Amino acid sequence: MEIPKTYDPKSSENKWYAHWLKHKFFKSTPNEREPYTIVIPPPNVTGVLHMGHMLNNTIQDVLIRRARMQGKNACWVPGTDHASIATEAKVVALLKEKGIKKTDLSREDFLKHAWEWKEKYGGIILKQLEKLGASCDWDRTKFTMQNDLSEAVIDVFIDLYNKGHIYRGVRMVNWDPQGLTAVSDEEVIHKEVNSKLYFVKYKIENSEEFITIATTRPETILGDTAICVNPNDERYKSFKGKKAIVPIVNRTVPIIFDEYVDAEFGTGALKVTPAHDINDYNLGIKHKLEVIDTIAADGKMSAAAQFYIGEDRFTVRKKIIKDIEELGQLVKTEDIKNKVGYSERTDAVIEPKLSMQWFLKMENVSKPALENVLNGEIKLIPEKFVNTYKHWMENVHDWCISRQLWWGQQIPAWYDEKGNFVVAKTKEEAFEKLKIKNEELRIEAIHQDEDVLDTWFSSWLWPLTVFDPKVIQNGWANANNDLKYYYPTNDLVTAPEILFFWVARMIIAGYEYTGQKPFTNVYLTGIVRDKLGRKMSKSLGNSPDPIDLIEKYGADGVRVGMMLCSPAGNDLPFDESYCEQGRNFSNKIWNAFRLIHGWEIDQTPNPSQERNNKAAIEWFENKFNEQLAEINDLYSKYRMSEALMATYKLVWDDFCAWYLEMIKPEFVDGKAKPIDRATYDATLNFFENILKVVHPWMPFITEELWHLIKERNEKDCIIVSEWPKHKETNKKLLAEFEVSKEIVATLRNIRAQKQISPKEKLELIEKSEAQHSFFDEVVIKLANLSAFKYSNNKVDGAFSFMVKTTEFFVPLANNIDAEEERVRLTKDLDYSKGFLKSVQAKLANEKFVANAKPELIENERKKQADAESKIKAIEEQLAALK
RNA sequence: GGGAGCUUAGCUCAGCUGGUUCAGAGCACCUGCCUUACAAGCAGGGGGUCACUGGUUCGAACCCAGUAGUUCCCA
Repeated sequence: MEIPKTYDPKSSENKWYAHWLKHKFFKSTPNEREPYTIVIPPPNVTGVLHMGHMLNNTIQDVLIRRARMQGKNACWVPGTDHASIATEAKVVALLKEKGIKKTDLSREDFLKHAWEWKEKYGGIILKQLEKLGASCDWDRTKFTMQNDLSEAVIDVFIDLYNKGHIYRGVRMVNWDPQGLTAVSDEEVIHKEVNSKLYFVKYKIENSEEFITIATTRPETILGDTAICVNPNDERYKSFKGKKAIVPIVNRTVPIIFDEYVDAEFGTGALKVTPAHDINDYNLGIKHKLEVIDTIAADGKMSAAAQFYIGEDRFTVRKKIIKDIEELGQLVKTEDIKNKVGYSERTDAVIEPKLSMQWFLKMENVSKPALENVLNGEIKLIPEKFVNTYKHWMENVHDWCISRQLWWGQQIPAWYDEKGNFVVAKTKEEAFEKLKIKNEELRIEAIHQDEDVLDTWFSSWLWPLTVFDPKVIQNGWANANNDLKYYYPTNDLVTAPEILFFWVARMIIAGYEYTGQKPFTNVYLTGIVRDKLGRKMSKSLGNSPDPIDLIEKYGADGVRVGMMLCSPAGNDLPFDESYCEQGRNFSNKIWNAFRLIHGWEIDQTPNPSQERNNKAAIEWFENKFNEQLAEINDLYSKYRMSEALMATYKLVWDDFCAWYLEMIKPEFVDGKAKPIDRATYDATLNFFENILKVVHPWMPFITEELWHLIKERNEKDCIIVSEWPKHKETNKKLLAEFEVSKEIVATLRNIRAQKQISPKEKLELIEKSEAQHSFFDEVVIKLANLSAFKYSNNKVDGAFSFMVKTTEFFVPLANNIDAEEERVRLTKDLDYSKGFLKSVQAKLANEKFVANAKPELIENERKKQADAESKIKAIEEQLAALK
């Protein structure tokens, strides 16, 4: 069979993915084996695959594939997230294109459109993940808003309400005037912007005096209900008990004193607008100020403002300043940089707004979530995130869980016409409960809360409800088999950006509803950035399309490329050249196979195995096991890119560059000699093990080669093969070969420097009592020697070099350049002398000898002896040159 | 403004409990090779004041303090 010179990913990828699906290798059902579980961070239904997903899901797939090979019952649960605000915005925009206004639709009709949209676009990312090779158990695919999962969300709301953790209250919230909803603190992005600071003077009542305030938001003047100054501020002591008159509206407001005010900022006098600033709001509560809400939900002035009614807040900002200036009350304007909050979803400027919302009290429920991360029950990788986590959890605010949207789980709260409300699962149940408060109530008169729950209030149940949506109803004690078997899950792979949004809240929900953690390890990936350090995003247009990359480099190449540059928790400045390296690696493996595959096997009865082959096999057997131990260890520490690099070097350097070169049959008369059966079999066996270790990173090429090695049963696939078992290694043997390697490298170097063709055979003499050592034949082959001899004496007129403390000689046909040798040897001698000096200084130091560990001192003594003998040898060589 | 982290080769990163003259890997770079697996390759090579300053120590990339730059989180 003719095998092409380069690996073609396209033909393998679809074929093997379909094959894996057909044989249900991704499928998991509970059994007696140890489970290994990952739940996917459900991508938004609005999204398309981006580099962040690629990274994140490659890591998960590597972990799950390795666990599967280790014989665990590996289960990777996929799914998508309904993403309330983002999806609703998309649907509203789409309707607008069709000329339909959301406000013209009933809730039911709107949701119909939204579901249609979800069916059409919601599965894109999951489809794209297949291209990457993701081995998810697709039969388990879940959606956060499917009926049973939604029911669990409602049950949790009711349960937490009944436990007293959820309350309803008027609070200052982050209002998104474009999305027309409240958003949580975490969804507000603070940006530094250039603003103006306006200095406006307010007249003091019954006086000719003025007090000057500074503000960046003059449009809120209409809602001012006090002026506040610091009680220690000498400038304003005389204003005690006086009142000021708010310009334009001519409202008389008190001048209050509070240490909250920073006397250094602006004029030291602060206008207080309790309805439109969180700090002012708190001041208002403390000083019992009137609250006048002058800005409506859509960001326009409300009737309460009295002026500029119906005009946008930013238009009014300009107008009011002009009007104040005309009144002669604008003192001056300064340029200033300040931070302004923007909605993460709509990019509208957030308006602090008072409104009635639902909140979850975090204080009690969050306690186990903090404790179990601090005590290591749940591990954050890398560990540095524990600090961030702790800081957040210790200063956690109550969570505003209501959103003024339709797409999401509608809050199960019910109201009667008198303003009474109850929390209940159904209207009927609510009716029964409300009747107690309101005897004449008719069921038609009650209505459900219009708002839906924050998306994170559903996804925080993800690790529970993907397995058992009824667990909230039935309780942990009555959980189904799936949940009991798979929960707690093992690893969660996600971005640090959602450590609080999602990870912390899942931990909270986990402890609340099962008394257990939802996962053991949280692997936090970095952010994929471009060369300029900017986050890759669609809006910037600086992100390559992952699917294009797969087309170009193959899925395996891209997977390797991503993982090469992604240490845990560090950002990865992505560059396509990493994928190129991944593709080259595929090709290397491919060609290693082509080499082996091309060998002819010696059919003569009982062919003898050459000594170099025997030594090679023994060496690689040990090398493989040594590296396997290393790789296993790196996995256990979640050092993914290092595990990959160790695998890469095992394949490229140890297997291809050394082992294959050792056993590669010679060419005689333009034809490769046949290879003995024992070596061939050993090599194929090694190659299979190599493929297994590579498989989690490069699933497609390894499966392809697995089947090219030999005809196999349909179900005999590498994806379900057994991860190699680690065996003890002979360290002495490995160390011995390191010396041989150095001999070979030195000889190659000599050839390069003296321009001796690799084809010309050289002779090597080792000055030693020994007669032969295990790897001599290997060295003969790799260095192309005519002979490897031993002698007790030096060889005159030969090139000489040392490995450790042993001297070697290479007789060269052309007389060696004595001057050149002298320079080289002198350099070597100087180095060795310096080295000896430093060792001697150490040993002469009484404090060192007194304090250092005995084995360390022993080692220093050995270094001293070695250096001394080396110096002696070099000096002799120098003498011989004369 | 408060807190956390980071700074090692051109780039991305290792460097464990301080202990070889300790500074390492991959990529990139330079030189020579179309050597019958692979030029997406082979062989060889160069490259770093471990951010800076001081301290602790027999000994510091590693521990401590300060400075600078940088990233993130919170307000």
